[in-house]
Amino acid sequence: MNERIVVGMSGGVDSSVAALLLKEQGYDVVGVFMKNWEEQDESGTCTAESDWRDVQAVCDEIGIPYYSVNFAKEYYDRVFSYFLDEYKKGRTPNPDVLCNREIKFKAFLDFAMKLGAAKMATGHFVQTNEQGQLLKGADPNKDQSYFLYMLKKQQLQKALFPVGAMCKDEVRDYAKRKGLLTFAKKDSTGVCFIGERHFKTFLQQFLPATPGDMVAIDGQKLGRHDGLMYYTLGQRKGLGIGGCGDGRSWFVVEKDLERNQLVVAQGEDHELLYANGAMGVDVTWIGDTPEENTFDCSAKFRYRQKDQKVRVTLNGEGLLVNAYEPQRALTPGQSIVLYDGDQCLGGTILNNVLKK
RNA sequence: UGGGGUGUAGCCAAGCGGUAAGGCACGGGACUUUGACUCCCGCAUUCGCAGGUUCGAACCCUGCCACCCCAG
Repeated sequence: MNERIVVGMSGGVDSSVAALLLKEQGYDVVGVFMKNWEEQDESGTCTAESDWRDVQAVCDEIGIPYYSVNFAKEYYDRVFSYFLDEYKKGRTPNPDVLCNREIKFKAFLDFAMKLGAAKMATGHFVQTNEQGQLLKGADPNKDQSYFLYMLKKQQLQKALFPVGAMCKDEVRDYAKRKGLLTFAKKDSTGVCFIGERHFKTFLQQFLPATPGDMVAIDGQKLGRHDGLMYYTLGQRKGLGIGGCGDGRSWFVVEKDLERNQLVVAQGEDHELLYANGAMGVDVTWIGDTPEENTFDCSAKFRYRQKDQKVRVTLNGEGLLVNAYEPQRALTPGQSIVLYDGDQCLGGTILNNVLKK
């Protein structure tokens, strides 16, 4: 009897190819589609429906059975409620890193095990090795290890990433050659399972607006904001102020919850947009906690950023991360992911920026 | 109701008789499994209004209107 592998299928080309590759390798493959968000988008269409149809069609083409599971409650309780709480605190969360830890590699993994699977698989562009370490995907432009940094070795050892060694173009070419209908499907973006949204409008459905003043660093009032949670640090678009000051663009440099003021500064290179150090909480290590309390490694302060040289220091409070080069718009709630070369070590949620 | 000045897109602003620069904002797209950033494209048949001069005016002339400043 061949080993059973349950593949998390999104309806996209990556997971389609992942399932196909496993099937060709002789596994007993089962495709499972997750629906974790009930609401339809602002255009009134439910992309989950067409995605589910694509999953069914692809599974039929490949010749594997498929199921659909609904983790909407788990998603809301373990990911979305946290997401909203963070915004209420004026922070900018990354729900997808939690989604991977709590849903895809927990709820879904458990479900796969119940189906008798030896392992689960997804279409993520990441790789693992025998030791259960997380490695970057082979395609430097599509590496998604940033989103999986919160996983533990024990979770990764039960996961396969069939497309992690491939480049995106190869994946599409392969899908096309094999006749998978998803070969040309556009990559999905936006919050996982929720999708592309007009973000402000989306948040307004959950978080009440508390408008206030938009002020310059010197306190000069420049306009009004619709509610601090609708903006993030380093943001330019949506401020609606133009033609004042020296004529350059304005960027959010601070969210003053006390005064309910959005503080903005002019010029994309403004010093307040940059900092070298940050303190992280909720530190997670994929493997064992490092022996050294202080060491150099590289880090990404946001998805797709090229590796930054940093020095990290562990203390009782959390993790101190100091970059050798100034970092733009370090934002509380976002994740700092640590690497040793191609190996993802883990990371932390940025709690506060250390001003010089 | 004496004198002076200014009125160009939502904002700032070039233009000075030859057929409306640029920036910001805004809109669309690209990029992207968070939020952002970034990049590309678009954005005044029209220059406060009405006449006049001219082959031709936002630019010259006249009148009116609005705002600002200085005097009373």
